[in-house]
Amino acid sequence: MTNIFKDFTSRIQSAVLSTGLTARSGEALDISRIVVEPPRDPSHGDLATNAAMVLAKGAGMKPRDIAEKIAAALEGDPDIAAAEVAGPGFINIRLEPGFWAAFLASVLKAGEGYGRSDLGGNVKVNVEYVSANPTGPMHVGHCRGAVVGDALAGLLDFAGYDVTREYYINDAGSQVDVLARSAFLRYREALGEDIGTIPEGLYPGDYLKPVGAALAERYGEELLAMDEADWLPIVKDITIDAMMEMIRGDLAALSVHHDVFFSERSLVGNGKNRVEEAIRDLRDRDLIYVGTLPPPKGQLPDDWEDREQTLFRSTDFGDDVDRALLKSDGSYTYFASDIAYHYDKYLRGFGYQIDVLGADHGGYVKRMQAAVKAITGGEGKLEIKLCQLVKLFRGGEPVKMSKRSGEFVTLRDVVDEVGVDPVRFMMLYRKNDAPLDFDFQKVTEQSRDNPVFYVQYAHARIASVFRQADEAFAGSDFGPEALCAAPLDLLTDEGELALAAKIAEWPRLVEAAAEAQEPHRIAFYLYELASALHGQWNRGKDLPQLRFINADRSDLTTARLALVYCAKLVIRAGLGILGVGAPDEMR
RNA sequence: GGCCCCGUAGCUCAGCUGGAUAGAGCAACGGACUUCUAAUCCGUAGGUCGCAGGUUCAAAUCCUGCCGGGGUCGCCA
Repeated sequence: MTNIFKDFTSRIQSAVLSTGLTARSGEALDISRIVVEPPRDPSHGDLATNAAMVLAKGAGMKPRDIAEKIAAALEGDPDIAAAEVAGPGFINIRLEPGFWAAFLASVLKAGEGYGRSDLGGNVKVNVEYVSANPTGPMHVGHCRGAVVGDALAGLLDFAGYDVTREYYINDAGSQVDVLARSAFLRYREALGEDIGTIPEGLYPGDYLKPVGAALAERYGEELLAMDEADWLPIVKDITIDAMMEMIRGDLAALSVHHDVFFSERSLVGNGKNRVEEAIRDLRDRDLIYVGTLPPPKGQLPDDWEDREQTLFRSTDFGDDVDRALLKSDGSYTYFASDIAYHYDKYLRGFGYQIDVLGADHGGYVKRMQAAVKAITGGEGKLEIKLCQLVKLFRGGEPVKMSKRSGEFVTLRDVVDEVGVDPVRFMMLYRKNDAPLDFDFQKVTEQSRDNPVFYVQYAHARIASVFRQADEAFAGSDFGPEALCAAPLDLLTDEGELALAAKIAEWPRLVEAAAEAQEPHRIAFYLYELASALHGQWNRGKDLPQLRFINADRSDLTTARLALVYCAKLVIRAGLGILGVGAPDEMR
């Protein structure tokens, strides 16, 4: 058991049962609310539990009285040096020094797998993120969702879920027609025509020039002779492919990876029509009707008029109003095809789905969750993580962006200027529902103070210690296998034990972060762990006997190398979840 | 106006799903480099957790109402 908090929770539950305490009703006590956590103040010991306080009411006793009984029962545990009652009824537990040696040995044995959890029970989960429209290169706005989604997927994978990372390509709406027309203009330009300024409503960006050139190369003047109805599908296909090619390149630059790129157009075709299926299904459940919606409260839109619409009863599932499925021209709304898409995911075996979206989609959460609940008969679960906007600054000044003029900061610009690791870590060093100010100047200029380097430096520093150890003890073996045999009971310094305790929090943190779906917790934890490592390192300056390497003590050195090796395992695993590199040396 | 998110140290933010005396970083001040890389560390100072009620052994955390900031609001994608 490498998760000491789970381990001791069950030990304490056993201890409670052994006291023979019962509820006032005579029934057994509810021990499920008992938690074991690291105490906020290290002087309180290694572990703390609220057991007595959560049991007090049911047992009809004072918390401190119960605590005394439980503490007494715990004294029998050979790993517990002391169990003291404190404050309103906490039980503070101090562990035997030998416990940490055994714990570290189990970490070494677990190796790379330390911290992995079976929390997810191998349940299939589909994480959809990025899903930028295929109408141009990715811009910074996509950056945060991409990184958060990628890290969340990594986290859930580490916590034992069967994760599929998915990208939804919106290649069916009218926007891709606009895209095709924009590309067609560039095609004419490539054939030598003077196209003047790009008309309002079309995509003006230069990135379509190569597409136009490619079209000219391939078709010559052939397309010019066609009606739009004939050239549009051809140009559309080619342009979307080109855009996706570009986007995949952008994602690769940010080291973001997807398992599935799902095309909206593929919902219909090859003898199937998911949209119709979904609508039919909802109709069968009597969840569709034709009616009018009440106007929004407060200020009425200028052009408001009552209109009959085909509506989905999303209010039956917690939404604020019912939502339209058909446009007035009879075609499906975006919402309708999105229902079909989530339905398709469900049919592919994903009862558990997560969408990572920008905060501007906030109004979309309830209706989509309602739809998933409805169409899966309550069996499917959709969670939506909203990422707040990223505001760009340069030296304190806001960076202006205009999508219409085609002048926006691309994701590629950011990565090129700042680097992948700092970008990713910065995006993850914040809760996803808090806004984020991203200042190029700060991130680059103050890169030495950037938390990502602090964490990476800890990893590199440990690697350096091993290089030094190999020199100091030429011919010795400090490989993982050898470290398993290290005399870990020589680790008695408080800083060393504090580092071990920090390492011990890892499995607990992984599970908490996965349950909350909050990858940022990993980033903050890594910072704390790095801090514990740097702190212990520096204590060696005043007290040379505390240095990791003691040239005349190979046994002690081996034990300490084993300790920092455990820290290195965790940092590597954590940075791996975040998709950030773990270098062996800083440059 | 409805819905969603945010409000914690001068600044940027954590706060482990209700626990003990609310924590980091930056900025300020004072220290530590003949060192296993000082890209580091140690110390000092800094708070009415937006405001007011409520829930209970216990609230920054949960509930209600305000105040302030952002997002969004019938067929767009």
